Amino acid sequence: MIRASRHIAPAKEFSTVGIKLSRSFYEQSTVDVAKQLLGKYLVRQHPKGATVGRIVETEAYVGPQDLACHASKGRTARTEIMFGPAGHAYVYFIYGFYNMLNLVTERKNHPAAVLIRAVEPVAGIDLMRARRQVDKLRDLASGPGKLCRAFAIDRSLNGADLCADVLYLEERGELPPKIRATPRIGVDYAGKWKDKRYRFLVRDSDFVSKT
DNA sequence: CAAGAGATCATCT
DNA sequence: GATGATCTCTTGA
Repeated sequence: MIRASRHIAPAKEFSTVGIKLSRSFYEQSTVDVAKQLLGKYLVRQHPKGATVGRIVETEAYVGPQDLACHASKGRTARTEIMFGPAGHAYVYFIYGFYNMLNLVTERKNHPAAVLIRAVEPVAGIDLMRARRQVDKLRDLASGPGKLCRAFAIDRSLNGADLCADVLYLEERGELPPKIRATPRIGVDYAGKWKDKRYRFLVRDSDFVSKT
């Protein structure tokens, strides 16, 4: 668990501010990070205003041996960031349309990351609606491509330090939610790795990408 | 409601 | 030259 949680004040004092997750949080095993991220808050600062979402769905991509992980293809310009130290954003562009947000985990030279797949909108909701051109709260960020659009996350944030002030995660003192694990989405090509239950969801959340 | 196609481009072969 | 850690819209029952 994150060390900062020991210093948490009563919940009512956390209505507007949380504790930024430290680098040591991201240095844990990738599966642990993916699970513990559920119930944490994604914060994106932007000139037009901040957007905040409660994370309800993640996926772990655990290293070069994981055939679903981009790093299994080797160290390239695209995957370089995953080979660096934990606590940085890995943002890539796919299908000609969408950006995907990942958080680099574990130690230097161990390429692994957690994909953020869905968040529950918490703040900056009008901004998200304007960017996404949809109205329903449940549709704003219930998918990895949707949330990147809602939060204005693109490849200019690739490599961003999650311990800085533009893009980061917060603990807001809530109890760990009940978790459900399933195989990851869209990785049928990954051989025996496609069946690993590395997708984690908050049970009972209405804001996940699919059930 | 389920299934399928199309959109569109960075990345790697 | 092919393909992908997606999304939305259209079709048809």
